[in-house]
Amino acid sequence: MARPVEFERSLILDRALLLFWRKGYQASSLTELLEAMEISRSSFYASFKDKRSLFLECLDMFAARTRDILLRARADHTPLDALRVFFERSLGGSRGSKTGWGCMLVSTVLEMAGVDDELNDRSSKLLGTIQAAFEDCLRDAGCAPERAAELAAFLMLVNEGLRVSSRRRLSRRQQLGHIETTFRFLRSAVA
Amino acid sequence: MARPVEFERSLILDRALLLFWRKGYQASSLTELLEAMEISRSSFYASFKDKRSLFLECLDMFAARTRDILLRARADHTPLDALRVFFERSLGGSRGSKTGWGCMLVSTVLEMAGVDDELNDRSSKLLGTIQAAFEDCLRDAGCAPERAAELAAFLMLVNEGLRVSSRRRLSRRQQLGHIETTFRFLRSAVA
DNA sequence: GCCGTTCTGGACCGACTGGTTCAGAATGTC
DNA sequence: GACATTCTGAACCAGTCGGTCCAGAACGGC
Repeated sequence: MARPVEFERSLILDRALLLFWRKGYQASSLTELLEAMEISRSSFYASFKDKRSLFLECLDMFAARTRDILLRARADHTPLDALRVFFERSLGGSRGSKTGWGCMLVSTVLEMAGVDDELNDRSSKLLGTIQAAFEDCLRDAGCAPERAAELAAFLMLVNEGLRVSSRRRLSRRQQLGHIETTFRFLRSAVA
Repeated sequence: MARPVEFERSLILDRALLLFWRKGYQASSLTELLEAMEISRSSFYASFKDKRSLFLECLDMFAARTRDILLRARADHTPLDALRVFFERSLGGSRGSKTGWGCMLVSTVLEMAGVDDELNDRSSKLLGTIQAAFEDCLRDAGCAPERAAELAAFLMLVNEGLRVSSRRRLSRRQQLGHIETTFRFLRSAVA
């Protein structure tokens, strides 16, 4: 009975995510989103509430994927190396098409501060969950709890900075330099 | 002869700057800008080319003021202390009305990446001039040239991170903690 | 074939966008 | 007073925004 559902929600979401990630919330018009998602206007409003709700779903999806990158790195490396791999990977592989897009959460925090408090809060909270993952990692690396919290906060600070500088089209060499400097400091603090 | 000019351009610019700083480029509508600047629509287009040009002027003004903060701090402190004062001051005095607005240049880099390359480049370049001021400072503090360049880049990274975290409404205590951690690392690297 | 469901395309909506234009009020100098 | 200039308010423009609606095509099980 009846025509079957044709598109996978997660696939559609993924396409929208890419546009939001690249251009931000305000600059992504509904028309562009529909083109990217490859569905019609009517189908969109049948499946999603509105543009804002779509964006919220994308935010959650982005955060989950970011945490996954760290989790997968931890499976293959020591805690400290995993963090480093996370940073290097998150600034986009040399081959990656998503190079230099920074972090959707960081971008949203800035774009929505003073404009939309709910979106700002949500992004900030999601960044908090990632920071918590940093903290876990540092404790496993042998940090005292308090130290781990401080250094995790510092790592998040560097992370935020990296995501900004990655949108400044600085050379990959320069960005790797930032990571290098950071981890020299970090190792001296953990040891 | 003739009615005299009534408003100071720089005063008008300052009011526009505050709105752009708080809400970003896209979210600041012309109507809001006019209200903030307290001039009429017609006067605006007589004095300025358009919204975009206004924004560019504000960007330059913001960068100049930021550099001034560092220069003034250097007059009263040792180079390293001046940097610290700069960071503490730029995250907004406890009494400051502009607390938690971050940095207009950083916000613009993120907002305009993938949207408007010229605005993105301009902001990035202006950030570069500030980084150069950091470098000057570090050389005066006794760093070798190469070291100074590396640490200045790192400071800019932290600066960018701080500007993000200041828009996350984190407590002032947390943010001072970030600065504290950073300068502990920095002193160990300079010494 | 029929029926229920999914999906599309396009027309349409009101609201707002940045930008232009112009008549006329306000303010000065002479 | 006349005159030049500055500034205002409102009307107006085309274009876009996010969102709604609906007729009908596409599809599948019965």
